[in-house]
Formats: sequence, structure tokens, C-alpha cells
Amino acid sequence: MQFSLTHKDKGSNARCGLITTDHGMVETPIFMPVGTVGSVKGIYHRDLKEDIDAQIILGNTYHLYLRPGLDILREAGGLHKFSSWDRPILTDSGGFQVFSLTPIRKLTEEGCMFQSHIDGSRHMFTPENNVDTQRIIGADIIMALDECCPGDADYAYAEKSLDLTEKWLDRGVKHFDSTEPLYGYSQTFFPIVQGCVYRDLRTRAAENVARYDRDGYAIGGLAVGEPTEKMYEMLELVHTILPADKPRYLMGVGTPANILEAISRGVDMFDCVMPTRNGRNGMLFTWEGTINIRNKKWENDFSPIDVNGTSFVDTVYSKAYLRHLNISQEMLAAQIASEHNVAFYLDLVRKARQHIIEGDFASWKEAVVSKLDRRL
RNA sequence: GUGGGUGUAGCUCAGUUGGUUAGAGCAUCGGAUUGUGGUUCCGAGGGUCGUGGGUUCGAGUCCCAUCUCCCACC
Repeated sequence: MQFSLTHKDKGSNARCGLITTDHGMVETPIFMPVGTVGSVKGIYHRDLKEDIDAQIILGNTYHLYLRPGLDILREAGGLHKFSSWDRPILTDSGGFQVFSLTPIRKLTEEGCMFQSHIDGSRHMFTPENNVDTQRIIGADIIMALDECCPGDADYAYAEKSLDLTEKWLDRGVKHFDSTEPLYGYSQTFFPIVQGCVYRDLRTRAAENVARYDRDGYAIGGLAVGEPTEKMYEMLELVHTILPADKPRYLMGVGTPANILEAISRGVDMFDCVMPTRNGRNGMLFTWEGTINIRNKKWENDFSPIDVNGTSFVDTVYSKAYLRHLNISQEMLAAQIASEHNVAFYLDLVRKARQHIIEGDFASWKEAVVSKLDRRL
């Protein structure tokens, strides 16, 4: 994987770049739709490419390991072939899922033990077998196994957690560098900066990951319960340490406003479940603010979903019809809302790139960001 | 016609030997959701307890009448 910076904004730390992988190029800043089990829920690949123009999507090691399992993925020739997605894929290691959705888990120096949410069976991720698993999935970008420390953790816990993440990182890097890709194209490995909201821990974590000289670096453990201002503060701090010529990936973030604020602080890559999950629950993101399509006021609003939207669904379907579908729990409601929202998120970063290239990103961001959080 | 049962929120129902402001689930209406379990969580509105009498300090609860619907029998 290569990364080249192409443009820098004049009034902020925002920048544009180009990631090159064996599955094609990715323009940054970029939003990566989340495709947990190998699909961006409710959206055809055709639409993802032609209507939305997603340049890279996420897969999830935890979910794919449990279903369909490694044997099937290996036999299929990796997730790209299995799912017929020929653009880049990044896989999350599953550290976050172990933290967020298995009540029974045990972290030890060796790795993390967890129980499947599907059948309760017990499993163990180690830094080594987790790399092997992502090799088998065939991700273009492999993430380190880490512990996602809660945003409200006390210092002692955060420090202990970072100790573990750093030990796991060292083993993960070594294992990655001593193994080969399975399917004939190259893979790369991103470390993750943890350290919760503590400046000295984040500093230590950023300095530590930078020593490994990788193709890119992720920032994790943010937007997990800490105040938003703390998240921005941590980004500013970490960016003074991470190499400026490598992409920076802010994991799991966030709202459209979060994304623009993070871009202005130098983040290049994002992923978030919001456009799809919130879409399934009736929330639409627009340049004028968010819409809860379930609200009664849309009942007889026959105007298009979003006159400023870039997706075909925005003008084909009306708000009243989408509300009806949502209230009726029709799966088409989830599909339309997801398609609109993912298209909006990609339009958001596309416009951000344009304004960085034109050099007026900072003033543009100030003008639009206050509208994004409004509720219509 | 006779006997039995039933009637409480929009729907399905719970309500102790009669005792504060009659509850739940679903539905409705709002809100939340940040490295996805097609979720989950939080809040709100909504009832002259079929109707009319009676007993009682006090009735959704007991008594009488009446109406509704269901079942059985003639």
C-alpha cells in the first residue's frame, strides 16, 4: 500500500491524499461504509459502486470468523471473491466487538477469550491468530488486535489497558511481518493508538506505534463515552506525533460534524455504523440537518427525500412514502434510508476534498457544520 | 327462552380477603444510538373500569337491574 499527500488546506490541518492498493485507489479524506459480515447492510454492491461510489468498505473479523468461518472464506478465495467486491477492504480486528457485545470475555496477556453471541461457544483471539484470520479474510488493510478502553475509564485502568494493547501490537507486527498474503495481492497492517483521554498515555501510545513504521495508523478508543471536546483534543495531540506522511484512521467516528472537525485536525479515514444503523431506525442525514422520518409531520409530506442528495433514492421516493415504509417495517425502508445516508456520507467527504483542494476547507466547514446537527 | 361465561387504555389482558393517584405488553407520539446482534434503551400521551341503581367511611372488586358478545341446552 502506498500513500501520497496531494493537497493541504491553508486554514486548517486538513489534507488530501491518495491511497493505492492492489484493489485500486482511495482518495482521502474518505468514509468507509461498514460491511460487518461482508455486506453493507441493505445495499447492493452495484449501488455501492455506481450510485454511492464507495471506494473502500469495512469487514469485521469477529463476525466473519464466527460466520461463515475461516474454512469457507479460505475455500472461497477470500472475502473479495466470496462477496464479489473488487475494491479495497479493511477489516477491524474484532477487539471492539469483544469489548462491546460479548458480556463474557477475559483479557489476558496471551489474548482475549470470548463467547460467541450466536451460540455461546468459547473462542480465543491472540495477536497472532488474529493476523492469520485477517490474512484468510484477505483484507487489504489489517487492523491490530487491541483493547478498546472505555472513555470513562480511570487512569489506572487506562494505563493497564494500554500496556496490554502495546504488548499485543508488538506480537501482531512481528507475526504479520513473518507471514505472507494468501491470494496474490499485498496486505498491510495498521497499529492502533489507545490511551483513553489521558494526554501522557496518548502521547506514549502515539510514540510507540510510530516506531513500527507502518503504512498507516489508526486512532481508537474515541467516541466511546468521553466528551466530544476530549476527542478533538486527543486528535490534536496525537497528530503532533504520528508521521505526517502516513494516513490516519479515526476508528468508529462518527456524526457528519465529527467527521468534518476531525478532517480539519488531519484525519484521513473514517468508518461508522451511523449511516446504516441509524438509517434502519429512520434517521436521515442531510446538509440541512437530520430527519427522523418516523415523525408524524412527514406523514403527508410528498416532497423528495432530499433535494440536495446525490443518490437516486433522494428524488425517486418521497418523505411520506419512506415514513409509511418505515412505520410498516418494510425492509425497503431500511434500504432506502441506508442508501441515502451512505451516499450522503460519501458526498460529505467528497465535498471536503474539493474544498481542501480549493484551499477554503476551514471557512467552508465553519459554514456547514452548525447546520449538520440540527433536527428538521 | 333457559343456564353458564364475558365486558378495565386503540388491541390483548392483569388487578390480592373491598383500601392511596387503576397497571403491563403491543400500538401511537417523541428522544437516544459513533471500530453494527435487522437492534437496544429512555420518555410521553391515552381509561366517567359496558350502563343505571344500591350496600359501605370507602366499590374495578359485593348486591340488583339492564345491555353487549361468546358457549351450551331447549
